[in-house]
Amino acid sequence: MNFQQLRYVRETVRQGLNLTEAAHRLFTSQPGVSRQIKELEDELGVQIFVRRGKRLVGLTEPGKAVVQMVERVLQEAENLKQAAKEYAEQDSGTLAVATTHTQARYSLPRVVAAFRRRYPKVHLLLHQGNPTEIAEMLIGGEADLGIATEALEDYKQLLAMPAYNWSHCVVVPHDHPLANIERVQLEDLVKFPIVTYDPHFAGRSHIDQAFAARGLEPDVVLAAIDSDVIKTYVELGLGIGIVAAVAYDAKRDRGLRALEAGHLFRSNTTRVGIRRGAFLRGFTYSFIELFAPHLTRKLIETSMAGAGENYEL
Amino acid sequence: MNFQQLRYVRETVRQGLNLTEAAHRLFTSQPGVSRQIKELEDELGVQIFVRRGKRLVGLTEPGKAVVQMVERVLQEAENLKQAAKEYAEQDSGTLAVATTHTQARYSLPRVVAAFRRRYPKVHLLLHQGNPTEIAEMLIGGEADLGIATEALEDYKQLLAMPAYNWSHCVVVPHDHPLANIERVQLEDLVKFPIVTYDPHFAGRSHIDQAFAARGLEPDVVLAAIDSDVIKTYVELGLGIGIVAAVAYDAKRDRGLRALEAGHLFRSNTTRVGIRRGAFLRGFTYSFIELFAPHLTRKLIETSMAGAGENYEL
DNA sequence: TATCCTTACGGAATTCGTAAGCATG
DNA sequence: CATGCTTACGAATTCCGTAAGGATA
Repeated sequence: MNFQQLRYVRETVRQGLNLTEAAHRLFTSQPGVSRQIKELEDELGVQIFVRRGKRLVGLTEPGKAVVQMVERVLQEAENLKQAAKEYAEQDSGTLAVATTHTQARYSLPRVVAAFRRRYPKVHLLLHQGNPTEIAEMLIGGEADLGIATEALEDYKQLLAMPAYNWSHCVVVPHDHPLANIERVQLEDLVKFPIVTYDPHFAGRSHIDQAFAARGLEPDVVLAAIDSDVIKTYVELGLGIGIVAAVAYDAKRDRGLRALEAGHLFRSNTTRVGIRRGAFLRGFTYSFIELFAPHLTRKLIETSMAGAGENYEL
Repeated sequence: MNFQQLRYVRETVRQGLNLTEAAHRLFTSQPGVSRQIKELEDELGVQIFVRRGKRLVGLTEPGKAVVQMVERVLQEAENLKQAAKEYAEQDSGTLAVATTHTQARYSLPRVVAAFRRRYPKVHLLLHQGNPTEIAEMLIGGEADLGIATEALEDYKQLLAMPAYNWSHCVVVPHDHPLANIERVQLEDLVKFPIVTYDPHFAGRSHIDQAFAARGLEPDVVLAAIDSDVIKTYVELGLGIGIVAAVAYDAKRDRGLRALEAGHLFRSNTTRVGIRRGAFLRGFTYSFIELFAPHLTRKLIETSMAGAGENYEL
């Protein structure tokens, strides 16, 4: 049994039981992968994959158990390397953060600036993606840290910690009929075309729920991935916008007016996600704490140790 | 990084930083171990061992962290193999139980008999040792299961689950002055020479505590490792014996008389110990449950998952 | 001086990639 | 017949043991 064999098994599973693709991803030859996997199966004394003729078509019962444990061994091995790096290259290395547009655009700039001042030698990588992609990057080990409002808490492999709560607001042009209304209601909103987030992003689910609960059918004419696109089209008069409150800046967004909407939609919790059982570099804890000061290293370590459900703010 | 290197590091630490001895134990050459360890250090970018001239004299700070994680990787790898075996050789394999004389002699025979009937193809190994040795065999992976009254709960690497409580009794020859006393007291006992367990065994600690709490100084003339030796010398008139109540059998021990002593000494808890994080074969759970029916597989798995303090009955 | 680690070197074993073969959809 | 896994074989690499060297207590 060696690490190479374990990596081959893991990658083959990740690539949907396609040996050729797994070999390609690991920059090696396909027959090599085939043979190594077979040797591992021989050594363990169990078939991992169900083969039909010369195709891999599934995991055997023992195979499922084996794959799970393979993942753990590789995770621990990765942790070992990371722990060594923590000493070998103190305060330098790479931090990969996966996040959504809203966070990258509005919450993270100040964090990134502070972080770079504190850790000038750390190579900071920001990956933008939708919440599902972020979760998958964390699970696959491509990102060390994920920040998103949706999805992260749905994966049991991840620890999703609440960073902060926020509400939506409604943005309209200054000359819009709703511009000077006192306390806007859902019934007011459905009279106009609506511009808001794509279903997978930034609390869109809470928006849909609120309308559905009142039996209202909003006319969403544009579902965007980012707040800036939404604001742009609202300024053009395409409709009224529903965006995260943080995305409205009175100074910058002179053409728009923001209406409180905290009473209309359930508030949202932005979470910081990390892979359970992963070893985190010291500067990763620092980044998290810069982003959400209550998420101290100690708290995170405790949460990791706990068998753990995700908790609420 | 490969498993061989990790095993070399682990064994070197276990052998007190003696490369030669580690190589010997792993049936390989000493230069091989030396080189592989160095290559691992190079790859990780940290020194694991402190070298003075050409001797290994300690672990570096990163080394301590590395060693800990090496242990985890190897443990997970071992678990993987065990899990595969669980499928490959269902209901066959090896179960190594480490235990003390008292357990082996009085509690385990019925368990072993039942187990062998249920799992005729499992190779059952019983290792006898003192509680500390038992704990170390568990930690070193030489035993799957430990049963003892002392020590197991002191190791944080072990999960020690209470199996049953028991008390001591006093045994005397039939013609002894204490033979017909109603409710024997500590003050009665100190008038005679005492024959009991070695300090590391079978609740001896509770015996000493009881006398010390009353300011009494018992005259222990023989400290034995097993109950049979104690009973033999009591029959010879060397003194009065204090043994585990289970060790007295009215039929077999005709020459002796047993006096209740549950009120004199704190009762003792015999525990089942397993290595935390170890994968247990199905028949291992069965053995434990035969020994202590309340320790079900489910309970054990829950206790393992918990970050876990050891608990009491 | 005995113990114990490192370095050097040659042989053995393992690993790996290319090429060819064959089953599936 | 295109895709995808297995088998075969030769080359390259890695691993390992013996022998020699040097440091420490």
